[in-house]
Amino acid sequence: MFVASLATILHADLDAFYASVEQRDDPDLRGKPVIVGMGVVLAASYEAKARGVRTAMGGRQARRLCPDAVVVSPRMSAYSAASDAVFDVFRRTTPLVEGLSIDEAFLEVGGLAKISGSPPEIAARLRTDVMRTVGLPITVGVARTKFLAKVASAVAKPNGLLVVEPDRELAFLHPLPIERLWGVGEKTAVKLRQRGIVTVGDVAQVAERSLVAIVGPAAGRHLHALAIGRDPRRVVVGQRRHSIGSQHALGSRHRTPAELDAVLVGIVDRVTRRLRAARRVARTVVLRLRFDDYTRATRSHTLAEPTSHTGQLLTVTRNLVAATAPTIEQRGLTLLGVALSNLEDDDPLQLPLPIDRHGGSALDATVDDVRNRFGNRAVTRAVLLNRDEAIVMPMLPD
DNA sequence: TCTGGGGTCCTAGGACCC
DNA sequence: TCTGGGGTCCTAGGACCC
Repeated sequence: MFVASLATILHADLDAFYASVEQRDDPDLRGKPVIVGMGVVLAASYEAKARGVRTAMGGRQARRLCPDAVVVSPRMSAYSAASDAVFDVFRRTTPLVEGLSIDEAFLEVGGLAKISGSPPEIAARLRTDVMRTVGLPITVGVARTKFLAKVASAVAKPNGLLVVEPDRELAFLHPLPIERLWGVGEKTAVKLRQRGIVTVGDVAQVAERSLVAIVGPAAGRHLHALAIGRDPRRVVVGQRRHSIGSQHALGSRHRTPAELDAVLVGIVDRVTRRLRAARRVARTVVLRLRFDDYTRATRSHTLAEPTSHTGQLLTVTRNLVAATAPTIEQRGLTLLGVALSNLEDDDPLQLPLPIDRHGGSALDATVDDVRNRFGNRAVTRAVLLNRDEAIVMPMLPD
């Protein structure tokens, strides 16, 4: 029996998220142009967007376009709390929630017809639930695929709801500009436009092998599939992060090696804390650099064993900096960043062996205590007492 | 006209192994 | 003595997204 595919994927995207939180929390800001972020624009309210202010724009340019805007410093903890509350609403709607970022997610709502109604009904209720319980406007796109749902929400913004029925997909998609395709940014758009490819419909007309020749194998196949409405990706719950990083812009002032090292220590401390809080360990350290002329470079090093030990990761990072010191000195550094990748779970339950089967002395301490004293490899046998504590037997080097 | 901070994925070359 | 093809891992860079 033929079963028609239905539009059952929701893409829910909070509108001007940071700015909306500010307007929610300060009634004086409602109805006014609001810019979040002093240096560059992290978010702009729709009143500010109407004047041409855009995310990632320089603060000076933004204030020139919109001199009467209220500029506020970001309050990340408030945004994080608001995001948690919104995701609670998502998960009350369906267990199949895939977060994409702090302010957007996919929700699979097929199979809820008898309990909650049709996808458009669920989407409409989701919007009112978010507004009622968290006080924030949200736009929802509903479609058969992730990509179409995401495009639908982008088109419906702000504070909207758009359903793309399966028999209307290409009529909806093909008139849109190529920039709507996921993966077409500035560079790719130029390449395509140079060849007269301007709309999604134009992309759909181009043979896949021709697209591959223009933008490369993976991107070519990807764009071709999206343009003809094909996107088999399912909504996946519980995706784990592949890297944890932190970076810091330095400005153009020359920094002494000692100053750079102080910044570096702060960054490594921050990322390793987050690493341990997430109960992960990392095997690869990536040093990110940006120079005076805004060119970038990365340097990486991969360890034999993963670790979350601050001292060990700091040593690796310092070695990477030392190896790049002449370039840094010569070209001037404007940004310093560290990312940890090749992440693995740091699960003390992996080896819960009884301690008295082995020789040596048992030590009653937290897992982190032992790691900090002896390094990650030290904890090879442990009896877990609870989530944070274990009786561990350090395997000391000779 | 300048450009923050957090991420993802792909490509390509070299080393190494079978 | 020279040689093939396939696979994985590491490093570096680039494009893209929010």
